[in-house]
Amino acid sequence: MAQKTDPPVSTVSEEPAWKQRAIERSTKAAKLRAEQRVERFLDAAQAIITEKGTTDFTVQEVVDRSRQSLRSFYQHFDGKHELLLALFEDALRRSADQIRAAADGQTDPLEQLRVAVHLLFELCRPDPAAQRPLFTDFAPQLLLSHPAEVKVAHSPMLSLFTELITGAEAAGELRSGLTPRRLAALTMQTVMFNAQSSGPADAEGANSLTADEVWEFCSHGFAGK
Amino acid sequence: MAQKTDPPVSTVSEEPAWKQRAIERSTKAAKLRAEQRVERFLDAAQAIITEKGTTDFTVQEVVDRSRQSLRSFYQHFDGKHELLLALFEDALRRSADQIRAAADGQTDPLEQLRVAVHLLFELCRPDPAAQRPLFTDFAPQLLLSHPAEVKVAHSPMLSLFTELITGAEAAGELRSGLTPRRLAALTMQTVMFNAQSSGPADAEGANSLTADEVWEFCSHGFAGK
DNA sequence: GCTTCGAGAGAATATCATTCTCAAGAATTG
DNA sequence: CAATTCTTGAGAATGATATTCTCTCGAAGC
Repeated sequence: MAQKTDPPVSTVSEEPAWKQRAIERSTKAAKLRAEQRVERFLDAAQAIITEKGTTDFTVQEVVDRSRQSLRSFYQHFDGKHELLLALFEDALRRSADQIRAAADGQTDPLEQLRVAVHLLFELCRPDPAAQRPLFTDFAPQLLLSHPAEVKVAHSPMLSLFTELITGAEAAGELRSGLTPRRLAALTMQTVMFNAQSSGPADAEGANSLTADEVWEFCSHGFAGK
Repeated sequence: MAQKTDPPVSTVSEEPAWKQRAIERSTKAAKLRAEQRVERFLDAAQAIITEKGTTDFTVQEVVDRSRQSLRSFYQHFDGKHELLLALFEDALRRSADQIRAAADGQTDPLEQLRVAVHLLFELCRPDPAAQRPLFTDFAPQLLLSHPAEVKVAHSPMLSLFTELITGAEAAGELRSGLTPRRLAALTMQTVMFNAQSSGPADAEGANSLTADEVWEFCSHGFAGK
């Protein structure tokens, strides 16, 4: 994209430094604007989601709401899935922070884990009244279309659980033959998935699972030996 | 649908027996044809799925393949989801049978469970080479659109695991405070979901979970106390 | 001032699911 | 058998969305 009339002295790597700077300056503004636009799309989508409690929004809605154009949308996002992914990642990161904060309130490693599991469960459960049908909702869709990206999005949460479990291990509270990371992955997914299929918080009677039950399961399994 | 000119002697229950039989005879043929058509749709869908290894088929494809018409399709199914549900239910029932058979090969209750978990895990893992990427695939979609029906479809498998776990309990192999049914539900979902996100059987290196690890987790959890 | 590029408006496409229309066949009835 | 009704097939029409394309304008840079 830039190589035609260069004096043969400069190597490719340190090209024309001044030119780079010039380009950069020229670029910076654009980049900034781009970021703002992306932000606007993200905010609009977020607003719509929390507003109508579902992730079934249309790209057009987001575009209208953000007072931008379809053209612009597709120039900044590879498609709707990227938007979802971005929101998903964000929500997950935030949730991880929230859970970490809650866990910090405890001193006993196992208690920290218990609190984390409980909170994660509540956050993932599809609660119409809550403000984040977020990852609880479109995680499945994305899991189908872009499993790799979802894995990436999960990483903050996975890190958190790995930390917590490592802590428990250090305190001698574990005995599993699995590595902390594996345990973390299993626990996380078990909690998230079971929360999702456990229906709304109120559901009739004894049907749906509770956070306590999931905790009991994750911490002890079913074997009694 | 039949009550107009009946002599007042007959009660509703034993109505006009002859009439019922007549209607039934008259109906039978139609019903049979209908069943065959449904079968054809189901077979076609199944074929397409195993053929292209994904459940992302279009209704049109199924129709073409089965050499029938859209008209007919929608006359027999309430929509695509019903077709999926039917396949899903079927696959799950079959798998449950298969697992039950495999478990029967064992005598120790815990061993039965272990075998069941392993097999279920393999069956749910998205394996391009396998002949049934079936329920492993669209369960998520359906879980969103028709959770109730999915629950019904799950029931054979849930029953199986409940049986197995009850067996283990009777043998004194359990200690969990949860009921066998809850444990069964948790175990089943944990295995199924984790299998799905564990990528294809081969995946690079130590990344994805194995059936053994999931079994270890389900049976013992992470706590060591 | 002239050129270029990013962005807005929104029409045009593409893909599906779902419905609808029409006509031919099969079954039922008189 | 002939008329009527029910079931199908074929496929066009709809409707909802995502995605792409075209045209145009206005501001940034030369």
